Amino acid sequence: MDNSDAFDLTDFTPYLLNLAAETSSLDFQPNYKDTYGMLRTEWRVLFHLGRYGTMTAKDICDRARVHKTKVSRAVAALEVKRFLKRAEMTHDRRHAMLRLTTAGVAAFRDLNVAAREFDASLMAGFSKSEQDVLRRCLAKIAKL
Amino acid sequence: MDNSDAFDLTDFTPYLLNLAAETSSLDFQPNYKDTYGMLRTEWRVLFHLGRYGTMTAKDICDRARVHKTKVSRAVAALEVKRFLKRAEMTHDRRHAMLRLTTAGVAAFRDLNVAAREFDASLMAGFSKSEQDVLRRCLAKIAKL
DNA sequence: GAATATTAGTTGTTTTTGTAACTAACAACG
DNA sequence: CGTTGTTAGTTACAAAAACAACTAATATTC
Repeated sequence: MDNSDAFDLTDFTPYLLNLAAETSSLDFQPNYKDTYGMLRTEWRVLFHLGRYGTMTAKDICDRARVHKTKVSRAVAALEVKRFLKRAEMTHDRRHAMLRLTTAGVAAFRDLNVAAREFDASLMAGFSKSEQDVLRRCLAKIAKL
Repeated sequence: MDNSDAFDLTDFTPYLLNLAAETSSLDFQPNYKDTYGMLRTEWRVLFHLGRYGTMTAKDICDRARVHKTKVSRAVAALEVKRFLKRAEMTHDRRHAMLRLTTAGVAAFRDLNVAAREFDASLMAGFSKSEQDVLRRCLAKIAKL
């Protein structure tokens, strides 16, 4: 029954990618989940606002490649947790500028450090050139 | 507000990995979804049985790193679709051997070809050595 | 400037996943 | 043997994601 001419499961790049993505995401998860009670999308939104400054939900959708319903719910959750505030724009009341609160900025700083350290340890086993190759390949596959 | 000393979102490997994994998985998805009405886990289970021959659900859990509830549901779904049969083992009736039906084997063969082609086109832009680096890095990150 | 189309964002409903508790079969130990 | 423990697998319930329909505000077009 087994097909020896077939390639192995680990030869299928999307499978390998999913495995690596799941593993690394799960390992990092405690950082935002345990301490701040955040979900992954919330952490991404926070990261965006912390790193790139104030912007609208739409901007986050476009930049982070997250669907607007997910962003909408993440923003609502972050607002409840007092990590961000909305400021309606006077000239176009459809969208609101999102801005991190002091607590939001503090959480971002903390998580940013954790993310940096996590990334460093994840890359520790690879040479600089391997890291470059990995990064370029992933960016291309992700169509960035 | 923006933190210029912070590293970029795309410098955070787990994020890049997720983006690449999502993108490639979504692009391949039509192959098993549209034609065979399968979910991702079902496709993985089918792949396993097709590639490595008959085995129990537990074996699939261990080899494919999928939780037993997901495998259980995938197996049930594949059975309804007549892609596999269960054969109870006489000496230990707890687990059942899973075996693809003729239709299951046909689907596997078809999807295996599609997967191989998909992978080839995904890797087309990279040199052989880049592909090797990518594969090794992913395997290590995935703790394979 | 009324009718229509677009855009930003939300809400509601359905799928899918994740977690935990459960059943059934076997194993091991006294 | 019978009590306890372990293993394979299922089921039930809760959390999260995907998808579609909706509201409100602005743009556009005639």
